[in-house]
Amino acid sequence: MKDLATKYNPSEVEDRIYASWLEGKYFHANLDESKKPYTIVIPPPNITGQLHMGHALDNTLQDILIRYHRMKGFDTLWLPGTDHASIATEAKIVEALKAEGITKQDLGREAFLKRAWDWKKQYGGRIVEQLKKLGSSCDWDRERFTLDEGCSKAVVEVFNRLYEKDLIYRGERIINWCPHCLTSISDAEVEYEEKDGSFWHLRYPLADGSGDVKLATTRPETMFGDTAVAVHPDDERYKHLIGKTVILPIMNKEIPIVADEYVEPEFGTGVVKITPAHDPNDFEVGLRHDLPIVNVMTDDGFMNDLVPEQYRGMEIYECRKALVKQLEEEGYLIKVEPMKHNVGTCYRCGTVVEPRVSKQWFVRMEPLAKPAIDCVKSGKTKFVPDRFDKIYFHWMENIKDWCISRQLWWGHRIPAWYCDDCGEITVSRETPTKCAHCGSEHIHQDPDTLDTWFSSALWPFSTLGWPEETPELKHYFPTDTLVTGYDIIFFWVARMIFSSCEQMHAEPFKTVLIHGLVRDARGRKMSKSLGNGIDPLEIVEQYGADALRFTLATGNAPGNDMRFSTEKVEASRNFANKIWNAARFILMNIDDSEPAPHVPDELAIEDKWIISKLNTLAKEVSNNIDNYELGIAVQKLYDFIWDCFCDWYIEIAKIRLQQGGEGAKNARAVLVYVLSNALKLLHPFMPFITEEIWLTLPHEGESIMISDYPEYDESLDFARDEQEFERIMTAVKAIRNRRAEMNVPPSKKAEVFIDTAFESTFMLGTEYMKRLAYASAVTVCADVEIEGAVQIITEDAKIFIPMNELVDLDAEKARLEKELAAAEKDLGFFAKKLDNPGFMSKAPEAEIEKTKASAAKLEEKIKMIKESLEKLA
RNA sequence: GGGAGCAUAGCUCAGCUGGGAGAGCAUCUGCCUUACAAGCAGAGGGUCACAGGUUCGAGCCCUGUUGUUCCCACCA
Repeated sequence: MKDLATKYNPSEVEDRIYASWLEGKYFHANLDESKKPYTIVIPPPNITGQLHMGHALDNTLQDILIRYHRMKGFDTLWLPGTDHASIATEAKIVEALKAEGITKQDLGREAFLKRAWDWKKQYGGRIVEQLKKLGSSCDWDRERFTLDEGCSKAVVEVFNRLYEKDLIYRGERIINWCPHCLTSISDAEVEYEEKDGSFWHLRYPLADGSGDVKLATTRPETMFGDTAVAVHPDDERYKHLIGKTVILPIMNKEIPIVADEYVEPEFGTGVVKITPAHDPNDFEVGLRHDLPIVNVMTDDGFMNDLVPEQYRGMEIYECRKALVKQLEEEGYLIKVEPMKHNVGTCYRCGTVVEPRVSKQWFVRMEPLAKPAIDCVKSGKTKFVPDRFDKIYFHWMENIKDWCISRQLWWGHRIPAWYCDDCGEITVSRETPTKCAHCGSEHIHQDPDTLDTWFSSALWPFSTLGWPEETPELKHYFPTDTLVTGYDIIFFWVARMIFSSCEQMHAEPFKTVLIHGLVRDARGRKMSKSLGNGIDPLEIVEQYGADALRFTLATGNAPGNDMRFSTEKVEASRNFANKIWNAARFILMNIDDSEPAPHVPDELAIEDKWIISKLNTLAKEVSNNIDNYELGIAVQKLYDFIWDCFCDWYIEIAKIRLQQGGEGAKNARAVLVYVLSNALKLLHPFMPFITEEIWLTLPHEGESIMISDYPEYDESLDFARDEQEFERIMTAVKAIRNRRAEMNVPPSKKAEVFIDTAFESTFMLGTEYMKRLAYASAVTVCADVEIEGAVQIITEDAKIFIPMNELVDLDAEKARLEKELAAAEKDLGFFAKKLDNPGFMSKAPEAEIEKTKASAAKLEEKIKMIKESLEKLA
């Protein structure tokens, strides 16, 4: 028989255990048609990523679900992989090049991509290795990458299909442009931040010299691109101006005054400058009035050649400053007002995005959104918690077309070719040799790549082999659960749903388990800039992966943020330690002859109590996990193991262990049985320590992770015995309480006499009281009369402890009086309830019975207390 | 402007379908009771944000108020 070390050292154990699991191929899904499948596809972390608490939480939850279902007998697949993260990775490479003093253009596309692939080869697996440290039981044999051959094939296929259905188009639209990343980004990739700005009030003279119009702007430098001024059609102040023209200051250009309902007469002066090239709303106004679009900025945030000479090449904010100065000098500036306004920033780099008109590829969203809405409405896909339905519907119902082209090299290149002769577009699955329209061989491919999220939108089926009809796809799709944070519902979850509805005509997953953010101990977001991030790997190093997982699972309620603190990890580590020690104790009492875990034929009342508790626990924990109440499940396991098993059962078992013989044998069997099953129940949450201990116990099978998850067994439900035993516990607690109040050290034994209505139970309980309540002897007798004894009254018994020398009679009297008052108050409560005709007629039968029983017990207790008080007097 | 979450012990949070308020940490007391001091036994501490309502009965359901966090929209 192997022994356990006196202290649990996770770092010694975890890597070894993980390696043994890999060795045993337990993570590998064998595609067993005879079993029900359970599938999770991992939210693929970016190859540039470093494991953070968000990943740790996300993957812990997934691993709990996966391990649980695997033990429950499902053909369980957790499909892992990584995301190529176009912008983030490209930025990394560009940065590295910059250090060498070259640009990506210097290097050229092909060489650049080679470097990117080299980088991926070298660092792309880092995050995967970090996931392993958490104990993630992914099927690594099936690991995928969004840019691998299969996923790329899926991307090209989907692009072609959507293009063929006219759901993808190329067009000149206003898009969000990041001047730092030098690419377009989608609406979802813009984050709005409130910033202090100014509101510049300007004067534009009327061309006919009859005065001027006053208007205000937060971005004066865009005035070079103004192609109109707008007012509300019903605005009496300006009605007469509609159709006239104004002179654009400095540019000395004549532009029209148009009427458009977009203008809010109440806001500012009620006059708006219209810059179609640099504002989404102005763009729309421009379309309605057929205004020219004048783009005045370069890709990288400088003024271009369409502005007056002195401003050309100036950086935007520099230009703004200079321009305002000139406007002021020339009398066009009326005033400057401070103003808070929301500015869009790039979610990757935080740079202020520039709305600009540009030719890009878009996905037509409206036809795709409809089935995606139905998918959730019909319940094919469920959000947990369901309040996210609303957020999802709102987004889907108001969705705008998705800009999918990116001016980047690292990613899936758009499968579209332009003809140099006829100018038409050829979209194709294979690289075409000639234009599909005119047959010309002078064609060139679109230089842009697709939004990273375009490929991740296909993840639930592209990873299973789609567009091929693979056996994996047939068996494992639709997947079961998607686990992710609420912060990427729009980026990813929504897009997977409409992609799957369109391509697979099925939901991508049945349930979306949404979790919150992991915040720091003070409730702030963990971020690099605040420097308050806690590295999960350091926590694993110091406390063990089990402790980290347990911490993240504890108190986890779907959709809610949680705070992370090392105090919580310590509590989890202590729990692991507790289990370890309990196991050590049990191992000290058994040897190689100990049979495999089983329920012995002869059961003492405490055996029935703990077995029944365990049995109920198995049912409840399964229910909780099935309902995604992982935080509740983990709490129940904690309470059972620590409180029921360690603090009560093991202590009580010591009595029989010391006595030896048949009783000891049974106690050992129950100890092993309960520990073994508790370990199994806990395994999904704390995989390492449960395996390490389980392997030292007598067991059948080679690993706990492929053992059967304990199921509820009706024949092991001993409700009555449970209740009986809890009476004894109450008595024990009462005695301890009194001793503690009187500061009696455990070494000081006392005799205990019990006068009870439940003699049979208490006769059985005397041994326990002797040990657990530190008594030297326990005697059950009727009508006890002991001078100066401490009298304790439980609902079932009067207990006397003769401790004359320790007893302060006045204090005892006060205590009894207090107890009497409390009992009378309680009785009043019940009496009132029973007196209430509404309660008697409407409350459930069981509730009334319970109340009656409680009232009767209280009456008895009050009678006993009164007797005691008389004796004291 | 629209929507959502949260408000329970000093702190962090549970409390699943309404039936006399819980845990961990912290505090206090007593214990090295031969698995565990990362522990054991005990104690104190809560008009469950506020105001109404439904109900025999509300932390839980409804309405409103306040505070707080977040999401969406983006009035130049």
